[in-house]
Amino acid sequence: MPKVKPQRIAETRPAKAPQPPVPATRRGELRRAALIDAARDIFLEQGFARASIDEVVQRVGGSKASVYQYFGSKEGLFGEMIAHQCQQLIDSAEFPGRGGAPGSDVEQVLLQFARRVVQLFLAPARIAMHRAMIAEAERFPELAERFYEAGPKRGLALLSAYLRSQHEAGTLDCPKPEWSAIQFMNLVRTYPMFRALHGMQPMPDGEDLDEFLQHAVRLFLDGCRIKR
Amino acid sequence: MPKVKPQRIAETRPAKAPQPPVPATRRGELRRAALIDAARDIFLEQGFARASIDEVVQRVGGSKASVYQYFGSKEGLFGEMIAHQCQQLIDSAEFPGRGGAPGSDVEQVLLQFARRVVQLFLAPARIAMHRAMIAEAERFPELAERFYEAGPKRGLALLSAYLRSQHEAGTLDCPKPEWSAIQFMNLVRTYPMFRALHGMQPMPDGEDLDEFLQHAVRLFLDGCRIKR
DNA sequence: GTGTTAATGTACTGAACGTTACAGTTCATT
DNA sequence: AATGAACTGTAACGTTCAGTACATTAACAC
Repeated sequence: MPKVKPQRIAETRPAKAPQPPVPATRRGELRRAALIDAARDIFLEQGFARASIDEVVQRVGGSKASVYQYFGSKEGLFGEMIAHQCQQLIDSAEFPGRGGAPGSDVEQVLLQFARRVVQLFLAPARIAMHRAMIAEAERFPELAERFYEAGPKRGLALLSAYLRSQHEAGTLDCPKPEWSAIQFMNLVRTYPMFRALHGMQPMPDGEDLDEFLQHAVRLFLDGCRIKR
Repeated sequence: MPKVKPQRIAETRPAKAPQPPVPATRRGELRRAALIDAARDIFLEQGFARASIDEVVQRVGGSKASVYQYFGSKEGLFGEMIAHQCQQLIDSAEFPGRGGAPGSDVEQVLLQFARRVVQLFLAPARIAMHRAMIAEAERFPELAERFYEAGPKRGLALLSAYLRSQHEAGTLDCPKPEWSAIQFMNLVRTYPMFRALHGMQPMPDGEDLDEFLQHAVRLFLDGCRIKR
């Protein structure tokens, strides 16, 4: 006896899963988490379009039914995976301390910050995620925004707060800290990230990279008319 | 820090079509060109994986047989399309004049350059191409490199030549023109391009954007210790 | 015109994939 | 232990799509 078909899908996209995406049992939670983990690997390795749900399921040994129970669709799975990654990003990415000790050298603080930023942005997982987000930005605009806010925006906020404090303390001449933060990030991050996104070999390694960062910091500080 | 790629990675990929990709008749040439045009639209709209050859063929009214005669495979078509775009890029993208008139204001020259760069890099077709290249960088490393050389590298070369000439003329203190060129480009290009690649709305429009560019140029010149 | 080669249109194949149905299994609670 | 709900495995459906076979048509040389 065939059950009543819920086939009356409206022309407009349902968008949000009508299924309850929250598992009610422990095993369910584990399966859900495992699926997200596997999805991350597959999606970030192959991109959304090329990735197949079968491969995700094979990797965790579960079954496709679970995917559709928890996530409703391939896009739903992708979205949850990205959201999960964003949360991890927020939890894991601590930047150098707030304003820095008052006595510490601004150039050193910024250099440390630059190193940390590059280290974060060049992590292979981060690059893969960046790639996936750029590739699918038009299909998932809300995810792109989420990613931006979980990642780059937090770094910018921290940095501009620091710059503002230094400006008010008279250590830097930095009347537009938000813009200056953007410019600092651009100086520091773009070149290696650009190469990484385009898969260009070789990546700038430790020594060269650090020299590049020092150069960038110095340029930035000259522009802010540091008083040493 | 532009490090030269030291050696070519062993190529397991067959890559080159065994078919003769050159049409011998006039109609063939036209068909081939039309296919590349349509392929550009479809691929840049949908990305490599989601694009379908049938759609490309439908758009020009031809048939799949031609695609496989001229390009051998979907990847072949994609590659030829990208190469064609790169050539167009080279042909079309003239930057502000070589060294600039000796008497002209450096700040104005750089600002003009910045405007031109942003205009070029933010063109929707360019953004779409960038997206496609980033998404498929791992599958088509040689194309990514070609794209880089047809696009960004040329701008960098022009700019660093200009910076070097100004350094030698004593107008700028710019002992490492290649690095400085990279940094200038990073300052000028990154922020709007980043937003565009991530599909974020709204894009910075005329007035704000120009103010941003002026800010960037000024920061750069302060760093180069311009003598006015 | 006639013959030869290149190019095209049609129709198909085989495989991959997203999605669903359903029956069997495990879990949580009483 | 019992029971109903949550969960999972199997297998299929319908579709899409890259790639191919082949017959037809256009282009060109003579």
